[in-house]
Amino acid sequence: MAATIKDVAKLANVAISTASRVINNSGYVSDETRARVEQAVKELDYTPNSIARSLKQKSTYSLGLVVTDIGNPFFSEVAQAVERAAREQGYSVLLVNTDGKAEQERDGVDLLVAKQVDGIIWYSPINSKLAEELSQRKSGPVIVTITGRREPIGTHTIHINDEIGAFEAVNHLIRLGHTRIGYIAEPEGPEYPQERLHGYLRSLQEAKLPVDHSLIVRGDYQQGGGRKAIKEILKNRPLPTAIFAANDLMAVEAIQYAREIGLEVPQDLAVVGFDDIMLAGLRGIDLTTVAQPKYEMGQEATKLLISTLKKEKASRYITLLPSLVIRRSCGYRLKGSAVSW
Amino acid sequence: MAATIKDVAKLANVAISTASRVINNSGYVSDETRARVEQAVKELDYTPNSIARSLKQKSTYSLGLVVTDIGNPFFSEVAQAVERAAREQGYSVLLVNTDGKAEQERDGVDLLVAKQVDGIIWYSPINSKLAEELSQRKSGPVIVTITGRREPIGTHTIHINDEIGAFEAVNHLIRLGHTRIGYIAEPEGPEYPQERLHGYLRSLQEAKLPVDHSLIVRGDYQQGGGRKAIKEILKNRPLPTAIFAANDLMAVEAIQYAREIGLEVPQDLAVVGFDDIMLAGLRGIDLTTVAQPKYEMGQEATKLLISTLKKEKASRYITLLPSLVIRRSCGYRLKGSAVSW
DNA sequence: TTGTATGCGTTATCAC
DNA sequence: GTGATAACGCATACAA
Repeated sequence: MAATIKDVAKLANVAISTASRVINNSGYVSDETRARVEQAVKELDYTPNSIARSLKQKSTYSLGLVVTDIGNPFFSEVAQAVERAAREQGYSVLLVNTDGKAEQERDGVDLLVAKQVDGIIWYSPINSKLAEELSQRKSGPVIVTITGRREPIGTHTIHINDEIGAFEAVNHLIRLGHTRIGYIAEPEGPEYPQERLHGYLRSLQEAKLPVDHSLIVRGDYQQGGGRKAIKEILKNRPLPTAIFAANDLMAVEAIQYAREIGLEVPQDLAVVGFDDIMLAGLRGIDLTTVAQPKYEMGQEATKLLISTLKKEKASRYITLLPSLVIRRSCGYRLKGSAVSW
Repeated sequence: MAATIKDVAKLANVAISTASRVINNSGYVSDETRARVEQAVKELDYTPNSIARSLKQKSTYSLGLVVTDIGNPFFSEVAQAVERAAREQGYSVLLVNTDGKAEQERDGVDLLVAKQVDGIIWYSPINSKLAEELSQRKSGPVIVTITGRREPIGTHTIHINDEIGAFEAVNHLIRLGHTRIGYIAEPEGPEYPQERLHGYLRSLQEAKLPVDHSLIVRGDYQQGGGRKAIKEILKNRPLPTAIFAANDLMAVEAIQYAREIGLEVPQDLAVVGFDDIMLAGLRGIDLTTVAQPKYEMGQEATKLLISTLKKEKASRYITLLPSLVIRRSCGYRLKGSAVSW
């Protein structure tokens, strides 16, 4: 059996409370007994049982991270930031993967609640009523949601302004002279924010360009989905000269497919994605894209969560802006000449 | 405050122990009182406090996952498999990122021990003495290491036979007719397994090819490192006609650099990587590589860990074989003609 | 400065 | 069938 504080106390010939004091650096303790206790700790290789400590103090110093798909490089970069920020503050993180399924989400969150996490960073609020309700509770974990929706989910949310991101992306294409711009869209349904679609539409509207609904095809955010969608879009005549995709994974597939059928990117087809995953920056891909501040998102969410736990004042609603990263997949218009790069 | 079993018992007018019985389905309980208790549970929205349960039962049903870099797609795919396998068995997973630093590793593992995880999946045994020692302990978490080293680390290990993987990769290049094959190697130092280097050397030996040490340059497994290494290697004359890299990230950079300076891949320079991260399979990259069975690795490690916890008999040393995935970055030799693809 | 005693929410071992 | 009660390992209010 692992040593307990009792063993330490016995070996050092002091009461448990005294041992506890030196271990936690709390209250008065003479140098002499402190030394004895420290010696005993060393000898027994004692590590405090934080389960017992948690039970007593009603704080586990751990937080849950709920994501759609940790295997996806986008989420894993956010997770990295969360883990780091948490560790720096002495918290550990329990990982829950939802695979985008409401049932797994519910079970996962239940588990986190049972495990008494102090807080949850929720980047997959599929069932937003659940999140809403949980964060309303007076007891239980503090909930911080990360979302592209404009309306906050729960009481503490990190909002990424997807609408503006999409708007800027499409504006960029319009400034380059494109007028027929296809959109590989986010999936339909209440569990998916539709802000990127809104941004796309607003951009066309403000430029007084017509909206051709057959140029908008729903994707699934997954590998394989971009390919299906672009095929559908390219059935239209005249062909669109540009494509905006709701995420990079689908955008990259669109580029690949276009090249397979003999279209040059960006000369024949300009492509802009969303997310800025590592892949987007590689030579040979060079995808222009709306960069989400992944590291910041994870970091800000964690900071907000922990400062709330510590009851420091902290903003409850933080908006982060994505930014357009221009690479070679959309070319640029030289004055008086054709689109090139 | 959240409801406790005490509240449930009170509301249902039974003793705590009775409430506990129905909640855990243990021991005899009349249908009538069972119903009353269940009603109370529902009414109070009671969730058992698993911290208290853990303290009593000395089992937390959670396990630690220690990785070098969760932001790296390679590790995140392994993590995904671990999370899934764990959840399916009722375990949750605590994530620890080491950033490849021995100190963070030690702190992280200490934390996991303090949090009383039942087991640790350790895919970053930088300090293998630490792992060795921890897994020797009679008490404390069960340790399962994942490693490319031939010698087991600790008592339970998932071994990926990197040596054979590298051997096969280089053999493939040799069969294609290459005789000057550069190697962007794993970093030096005791914390890095050198099995890939061994495989590379053995392959040359068995083919009776000379080993030119100026064609072997250490990389760092990171972004940026592949570029530096390939530059170094390409200073040699005559130029090598093929490059093997210890991971895909570096291999991809090698391809990029080669193209920048006007070398065609694979015609002028064949390239083979190691890992098979998602990126490798993309059109435009098409990297031939040694595929690590990422999903299997995570799954097998988790299974081994949990079955050990349940004291079922289970193999303590599992070897997994990587497999060569042939894509376009190394070309192929047509009989009687030049290397092409 | 140190020790005693209580309780955190459970489970499990007893009696009844 | 059911109900007291001890214990898990620790922190802490209070006494000494």
